[in-house]
Amino acid sequence: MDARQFQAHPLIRKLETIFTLSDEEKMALVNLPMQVQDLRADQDIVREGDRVSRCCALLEGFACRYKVTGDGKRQIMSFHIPGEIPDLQSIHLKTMDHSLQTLTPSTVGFVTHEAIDDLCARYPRIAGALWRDTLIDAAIFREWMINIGRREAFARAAHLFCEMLTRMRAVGLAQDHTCQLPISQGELADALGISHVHANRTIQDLRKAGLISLKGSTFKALDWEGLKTAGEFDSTYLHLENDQVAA
Amino acid sequence: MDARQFQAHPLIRKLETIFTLSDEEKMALVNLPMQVQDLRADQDIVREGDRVSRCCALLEGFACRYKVTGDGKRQIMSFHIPGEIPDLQSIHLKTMDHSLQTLTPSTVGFVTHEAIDDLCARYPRIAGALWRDTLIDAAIFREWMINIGRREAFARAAHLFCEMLTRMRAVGLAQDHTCQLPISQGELADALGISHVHANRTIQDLRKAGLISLKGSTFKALDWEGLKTAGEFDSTYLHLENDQVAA
DNA sequence: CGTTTGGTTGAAATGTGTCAAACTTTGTGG
DNA sequence: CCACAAAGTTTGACACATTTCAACCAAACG
Repeated sequence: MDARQFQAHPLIRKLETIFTLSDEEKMALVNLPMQVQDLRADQDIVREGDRVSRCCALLEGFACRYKVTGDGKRQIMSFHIPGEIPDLQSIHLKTMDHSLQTLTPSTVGFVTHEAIDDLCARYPRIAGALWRDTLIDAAIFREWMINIGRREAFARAAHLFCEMLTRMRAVGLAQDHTCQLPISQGELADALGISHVHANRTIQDLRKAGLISLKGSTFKALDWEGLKTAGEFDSTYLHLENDQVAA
Repeated sequence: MDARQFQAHPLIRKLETIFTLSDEEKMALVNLPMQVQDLRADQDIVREGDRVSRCCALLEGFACRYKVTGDGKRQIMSFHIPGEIPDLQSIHLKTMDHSLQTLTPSTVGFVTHEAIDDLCARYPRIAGALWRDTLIDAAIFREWMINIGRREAFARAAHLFCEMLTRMRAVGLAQDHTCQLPISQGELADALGISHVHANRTIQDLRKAGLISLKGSTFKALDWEGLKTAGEFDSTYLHLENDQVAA
């Protein structure tokens, strides 16, 4: 694989949004032994309680992490876009404390912890990059906490849309202020900590306010500045390397 | 410093709850160059937006991390007990995306990122332990997300008390089911994502239910099993090395 | 001891949840 | 390519957990 090719590898595109890699490091990442597999939509990849010995790289498609309460209420903790490794934390936390599932038909690559440990040992800078990645993961959790805990549904939803568009744009999966967001209203509700009925009304409010358009899985920020204001969105917490993408 | 002494060092006690260290590694940790400082209560250590080049080890006292919304509402994302390094993430995220402040008069030790980087380079297992620590940090955020997003105030509060007692017990700061919890009701409210008035009522409900006692800063779980049930508490997400402490 | 901080109480306002039904889109097999 | 099922979206009415406002009380503190 030459330099031109691995530049387009989803893992590289994603990691390069938060860390600058050398060609050698990129090559090492792309050459990770990976068991590629196609999955259907809404399929669990790992479940809470599982003991795992490999990570799952999302090559194509969307996924989410979630937990369920005793009475069946679900909280989605994160959405994942192509290039991300949603369960990277399992390298050092072998028991899953939450579940991971696909949102759409997806292509994933399974990499053993052994292979990643080995890579980290040989390329300390990659170890640092992966650590940084998990720290940004945590930063997003923190932002979601204030979103869920202290903002009303309208601002909450606006904030989530801002984040998703920003992350999609960072990996080159958005044109202007439009991107694919194959997330149902029920899933949005579970991520925002509201009921699906209220999620529906909130989305309608965002539409009425002229801030967004959402048809099928195509999301469009009709008024980006207004949306950012409504959601009090400041991309600092995403710790993107190339800040202009967040502009 | 001999083996007997560094065993009691708060940093070691904390790290040993999640990772088994060799004597040499413990020694290396204890010998970290550290600028010790006493702080008053309610004092910001670092603020959102700051560029930092050192971490803060909490040697004595309690702290919390928080963010504030545009209209002044505060969300506390985590409470920190002696031995923890609340801003460890700053090693790889130099810009603070949240603030850190003391809850009580505290003794902290500032350690430069340089010193930690150096330690990680010389002791890869310590690097792994610190990475693991930040991953558990994130696991706690996830648990708080489902707590805030999907549980009612009563269960939310019960869960938080369970977590704090479990963590305090893990580092040897609890006897039976009692520990110090110098957290005001206003702070609890900001952590639970509810108003301070409702926090007060919720705590009274927990008392009436015979689950807890909370006088001044002394917390007691009067009915540990009942409290765990009320908060749907399962300590898996804390990823403690010695599981019996969570029993 | 007065002053400040934190805790407690009641009443009214409101954002959000629940229930239940109808509507619309999507995907698929005949 | 239609027809049907399944999934997702929308609507209305009502219930309720929680917020807000506005006091008052208790404890901590210099």
